[in-house]
Amino acid sequence: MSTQYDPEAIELAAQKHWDDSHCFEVGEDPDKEKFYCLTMFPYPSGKLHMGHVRVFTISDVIARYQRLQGKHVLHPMGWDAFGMPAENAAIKNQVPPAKWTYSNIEEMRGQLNRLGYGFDWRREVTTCRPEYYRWEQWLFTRMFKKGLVYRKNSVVNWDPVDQTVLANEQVIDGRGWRSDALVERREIPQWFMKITDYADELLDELDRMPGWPDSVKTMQRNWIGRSEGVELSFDVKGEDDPLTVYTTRPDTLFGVTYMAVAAEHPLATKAAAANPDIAAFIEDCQKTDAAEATLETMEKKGMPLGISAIHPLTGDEVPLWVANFVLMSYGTGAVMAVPGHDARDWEFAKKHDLPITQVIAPADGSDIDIDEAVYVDKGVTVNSGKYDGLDFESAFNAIADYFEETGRGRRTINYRLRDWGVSRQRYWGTPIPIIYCDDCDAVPVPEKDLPVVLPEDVTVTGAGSPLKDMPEFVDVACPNCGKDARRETDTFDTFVESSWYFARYACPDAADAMLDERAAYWTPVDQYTGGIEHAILHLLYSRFFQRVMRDEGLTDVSEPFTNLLTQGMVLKDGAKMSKNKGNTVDPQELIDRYGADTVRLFMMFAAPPEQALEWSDDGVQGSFRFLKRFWSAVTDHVEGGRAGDVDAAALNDAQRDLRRKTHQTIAKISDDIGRRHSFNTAVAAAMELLNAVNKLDDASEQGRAVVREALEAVVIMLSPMVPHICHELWSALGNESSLVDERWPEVDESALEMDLVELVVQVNGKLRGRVSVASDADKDTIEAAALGDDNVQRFIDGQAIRKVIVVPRRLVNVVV
RNA sequence: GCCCGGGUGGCGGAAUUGGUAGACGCAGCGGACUUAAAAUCCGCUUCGAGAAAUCGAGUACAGGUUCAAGUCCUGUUCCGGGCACCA
Repeated sequence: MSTQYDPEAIELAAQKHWDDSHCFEVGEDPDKEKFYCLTMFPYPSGKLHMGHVRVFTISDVIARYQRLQGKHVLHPMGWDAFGMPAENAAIKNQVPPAKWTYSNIEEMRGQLNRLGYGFDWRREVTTCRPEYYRWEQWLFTRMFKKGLVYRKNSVVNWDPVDQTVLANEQVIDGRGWRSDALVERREIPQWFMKITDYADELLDELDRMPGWPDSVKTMQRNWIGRSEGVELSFDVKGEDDPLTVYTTRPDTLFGVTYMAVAAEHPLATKAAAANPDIAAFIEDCQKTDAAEATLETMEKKGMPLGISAIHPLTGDEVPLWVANFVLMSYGTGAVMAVPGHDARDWEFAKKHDLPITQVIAPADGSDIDIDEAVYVDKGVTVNSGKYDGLDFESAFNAIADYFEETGRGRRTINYRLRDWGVSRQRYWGTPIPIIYCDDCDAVPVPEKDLPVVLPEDVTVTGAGSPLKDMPEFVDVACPNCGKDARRETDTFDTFVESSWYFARYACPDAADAMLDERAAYWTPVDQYTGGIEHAILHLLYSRFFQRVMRDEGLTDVSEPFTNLLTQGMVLKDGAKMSKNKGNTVDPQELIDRYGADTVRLFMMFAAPPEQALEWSDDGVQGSFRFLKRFWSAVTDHVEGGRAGDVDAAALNDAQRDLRRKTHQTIAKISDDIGRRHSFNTAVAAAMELLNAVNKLDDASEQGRAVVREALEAVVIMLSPMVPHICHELWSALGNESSLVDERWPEVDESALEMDLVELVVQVNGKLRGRVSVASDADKDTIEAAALGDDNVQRFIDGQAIRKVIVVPRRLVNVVV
C-alpha cells in the first residue's frame, strides 16, 4: 500500500464501496433495535454552506456510531424545497422557481455524497413534488372537516408602492426592501390552524421530554405562555357593551387609573370617526411593520379617546386611551393599566401625567415610594377598600369570586400562543386546497381531486402571485353545487411542509396514504439535530402536526423527536457566515484541497456542537496534519506484518501503561460520543492515544500487540467522524470485514487498574504539593503522606491543623 | 422591549457531580533533518517575579455562600439566537 496519504483516492474508493454494497439502505427489521437519526433538511439554496456541513456531519457521526453499536439505523435526507429564495432568484434571473430549485438539488446532492454521508437516498423527500404535498393538502381538508382550520382577518406587511405583501425579512427599518416605501399594516383574510386546541398538551408533555435541552423546553413553555387570570368587564359611559380585559393581577384592580385599547379596537375606530386627531393617530399606528419586536421596542405612544370606563369596584371614572403597544391579537385587545405595579404602565403614566396609585405593599413591611419606582412584586393589598391586607392569593380569589358571583367576570386561562396563520400570498408553495363559491363559501377540494398541482411553468414578476393571472388554475367548478367558482391562490407557509416530513421518510413512496405501517416501525425520531434558531417555531409546529396526525389515526406517536441536539452557527471573524457579509468559505474548495475527512474532522474538533464554531483556515490545516500522522502511524506499524494478540499477563510497565491508556480512551470516547455528544473532546482523546502510541518505541511481540490493539480501537472510534481514512486503514491493519459492519470496541476493566495514584495536597485551598499513594490507601495513610510533604509542612508552618479534608483519588486539603 | 444561551491564555477550546484552571489543537519561539525551501520530527509556550526550586496573580465586572467556586447564589455588563410571513 502507498505510504502517502491521498485523500481523494481513498475517499472515492470508500464511497464506491458504500454505494456498491448499498450498506446505508435500510428496510424494516422488527428483530433489530431501530435508531432513527435525522437532521433538519436543507433548503436547496444553491450550494452547500458550512452550516450544512456542520449539521450533517454531526448527524452522520451519531448515525455511524449507533450503527457500530449494532443498531438498525435510518439516516435519510431530503429537501425543504418551497420558499421565497426561489421566487427571488426567478425575478432576478428569469428562471422558473421549479427549474432553479431542481438544479440546486442536483448540485447539493452531489456535494453531500462527496462528503461521505451515509444517507439512504432511496427515501429522499422533496417537498415541492405533488406526491409529497398532496398529503399535506389532504390533511388540511381533514382538519377543515374537524373544525381545526378556520379563516379570519389578520395583519400583514403591506408595501403600498409595489402593492404586495412583504415578509418580515423583506422589511428593512420599516420600509419595503425593493420600493423603500414605508410599510403599512393591513388586514386580509387568511387561513389558521388551531394549534391553541393543543396548547395544554404541548405544554404538559414538555415535562416528560428528558431528551430535549432545558433551554428549548423553557423557550417553548414561555412561548405557549399559559397564565391563570381573570376576565373583567368594565362598563363604558355611553356604550351598551362593556369593555372586557384580561389580567393575571386582579389583586391590583384598585390601582387601575386608566385603560388602553389597540388601534384596531372598535372603540378606537368609533372615537376616530368623531375626532380627526384620533383618526390621524390610528393611521400613524398602522405605518409600521407587523413584527412583535418592532412594536415592543418602538416608542410607547397613546392618546386619550375622550371616553371613560367605570371602575367596577369603586365606581370611579377611568379614562380610556388608545395605545400603540396594545396588541389586538393578544387577549381582548384592551388592557387595564395599573401604573403602580406594572413597569410599562408606570412609564406610560409618567410620560402622560396619569395618576399612579399604590395598592400593593411589600410583604416584609418595608416602605416604597410609588412615584419614584414601580413595584411589580407580589405583596399585600393596600388602598383597596374591603380587600385591604390580603396576600396575592387571597386577594386574587376574593376579587375573582366577587366578579363571578356578580356575573361581571370569570376566572380564565390565557395563552400567549396564537393560532397558526398558514396562508402566504406567494407562488412557490403548496396550493391551499380550497375553492370559493358565491353560494357555498369556502369548500375544501374533494379527496378525489387532490393534489391541487402547482403549475411550474410560470413567470414571476414580484408583483403578486402569478397564479392569480392563470384562469386555467383559478377558474373551477364548485365541488358542492357545480357553479362557477374560484380556486384559492394563496399557498401554505413552508413550515407546514417541514412539520411532517420526518414521518414521510419512513414511507416516502406510499401512494395511497400519508403514512403507512412502516412509519409505526421507524417513528418517533430517536435523534434530531438542527439549528437552535428552530427552537420554537419549527419544533412546536412539528409537535402540533404529529398530534394532528395521531388524532387522524395515522400514528400512535405523540412526540416526534425523542432526543434533540441544537447545533450552533458557523462564524468567521465573529459573525455568521453569510453572502451578505461576504465572509463565506466554500466547503467545496476545502474538499478539493484536503478531502472530506479533513473538513469533517475540523468541524467536529473545533467546538462542541451546541456552540458557535469560529472558522479557522489554520485549524483545517491542523486537522489535515493529524490525519497524515494517523495514516503514517498505522502504515508504519503494518510494515512489520500483522501483530499478534495481547497477552495481558506478559506485559511490561510501558506496555501496560499504553494498554491502560487505550481502554481509558475507549471508555472516554464511548461516553463522549454516545452520551455527551462531545465530539471535540472525543477527537482530542483519540489524538492523545495516538501520541502515546507514537511514543512507545517497542518492536517486541507484546509491544506490537498493544500498539495494534490501540490502533484498531482508534480506527473504529474515529470512523464516525472520518469514515474514509478509517475504512482504508481498517483493511490495511489486515481486517477482511467492512468497517461499517464492525462493532464498537469494549472496555477491558482489568486493563484500567492502577497500583499508585497521585493526589494533590492543598493548604487552605491552595495547591502546595503532590503525593503518590497506593490506590486503595485509607484516609489515615493518605493524611500522613500529605503531611509528610516538605512544601506542605512549610506552609503549615507550625500552625494548628483545624481540619483535613480527603477526597479519595483526588486531593487532600489541610485547613490551618 | 420580552424569552433563551454565552463570555476561560495570542486563537479555537478542556476542566462531565463544587475538588490540580488551561487537556487537545492552532499560532509563536528554539532545535534536528536538508545545499536550500517545503514537509516531517523533538522541545518550550497563561501573565508577573526568579538562574532554579518556587512564589504571586488569574476564568467579563461587583459582591456572596463554602475547607474548596470557571462551576452555586445576587446584581451589572457585553455578545449571540428567537419574537409568529427568512428558512
